[in-house]
Amino acid sequence: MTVSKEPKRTDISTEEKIKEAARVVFFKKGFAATRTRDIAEEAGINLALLNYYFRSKAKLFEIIMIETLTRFVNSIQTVVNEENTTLEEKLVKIASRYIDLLLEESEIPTFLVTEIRSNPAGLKAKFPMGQTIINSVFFKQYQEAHKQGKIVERHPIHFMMNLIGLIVFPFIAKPMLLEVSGVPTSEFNKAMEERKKLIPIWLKVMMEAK
Amino acid sequence: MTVSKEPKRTDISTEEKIKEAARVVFFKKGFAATRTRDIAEEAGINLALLNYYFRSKAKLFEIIMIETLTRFVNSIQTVVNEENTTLEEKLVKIASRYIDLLLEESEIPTFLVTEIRSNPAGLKAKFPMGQTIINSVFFKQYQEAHKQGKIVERHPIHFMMNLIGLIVFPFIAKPMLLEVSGVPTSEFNKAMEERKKLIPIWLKVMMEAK
DNA sequence: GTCTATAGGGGGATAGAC
DNA sequence: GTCTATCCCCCTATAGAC
Repeated sequence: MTVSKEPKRTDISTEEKIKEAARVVFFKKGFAATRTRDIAEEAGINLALLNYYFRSKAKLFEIIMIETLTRFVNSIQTVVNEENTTLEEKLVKIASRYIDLLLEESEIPTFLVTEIRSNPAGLKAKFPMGQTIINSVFFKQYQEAHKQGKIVERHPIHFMMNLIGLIVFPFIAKPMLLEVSGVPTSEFNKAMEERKKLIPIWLKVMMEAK
Repeated sequence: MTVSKEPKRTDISTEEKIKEAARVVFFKKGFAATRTRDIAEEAGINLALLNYYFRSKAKLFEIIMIETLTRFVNSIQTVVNEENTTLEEKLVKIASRYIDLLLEESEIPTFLVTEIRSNPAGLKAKFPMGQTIINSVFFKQYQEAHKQGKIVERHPIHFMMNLIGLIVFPFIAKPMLLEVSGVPTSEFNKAMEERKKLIPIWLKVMMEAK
């Protein structure tokens, strides 16, 4: 029995094979630049099967989009509503979980950013999560810290953008950075591991700085 | 004489009209999703003229891409090589200039990110700027601060990503953020103005934190 | 369920009149 | 330089055999 590095997985259904291939190609090229032929080839199936299982390119895309968004949000959903951890502890968990997720699939942020740009309204329609954040334990703890004067009074938009940005931006800039600087992926990944510890520290001093 | 909010500019050449329209549409939709017909309509000209002036969609795109990259890099080129300003003073100028540029054209970062994703190699080919950064006065001052123990020893990749990310990420996340949170553009812009002062302060305490 | 063949439409590009 | 009309390829989607 031969063991190949990328074994042909015959154990998964055709439908799942197509979805996996769609993720790969959509993540890399975006919706518009992706041809259904690319997906079929990547999946190792006939083009007609794509329409047989998913009716259209758009339908298939929507499924991938929703699954990706769900994964992105769910990865921290539980953390954000924990009652028995401090704000600092939550920051550590959030940074750690997101970075782990993105080390596995670095393309997610750019994929989401570009596709939401093409259709911002669709996001709210299918993902009404605005209130979820504001009502979270996490956010209440943040506001509580304000009241107690532990952190400087500032529009919460800054905190949210800094938190997400410090975690996510490196993965968005990755292609540019590696190309320009010549830093290898291994070194990049190592730096991202370091950031799990650094980001919570940074956020703390940023919130206190004035 | 009527004064409209968006006056029809008859003072600029057809060629320039097409380029302006191309910027608008490419920035909003990206190369793949853009139809030459969209550009023609946006420019208020006939489709054939686009090919008359620029031969092809790809050629036109390349021009816009190079001009945008140049603008993005040039906006801080001079600052970065000033001999008679400190590192801190440079941070203030860089944050201020970039944010001003992005307040005018918020779509630039997402445009660059998505298009470089589709063709990372093209970046280095046409923009060999790797050494430019490392040889800059800015970068040397940063390394000097290390030696003097003013800031914590850390891979420069962190500093670069934090600097660029804190400035640029909000503009990348803007469509998502506004949609989800309901914050109006005016409030967003106000926060960005605040960041001109905040980012240099934050970077300072981040570099010192351990 | 999976294939081959092909319909059908959209979009980039050009020919040629003015 | 600018227009109208049109070509032609490519890509999505489906019909229909197996």
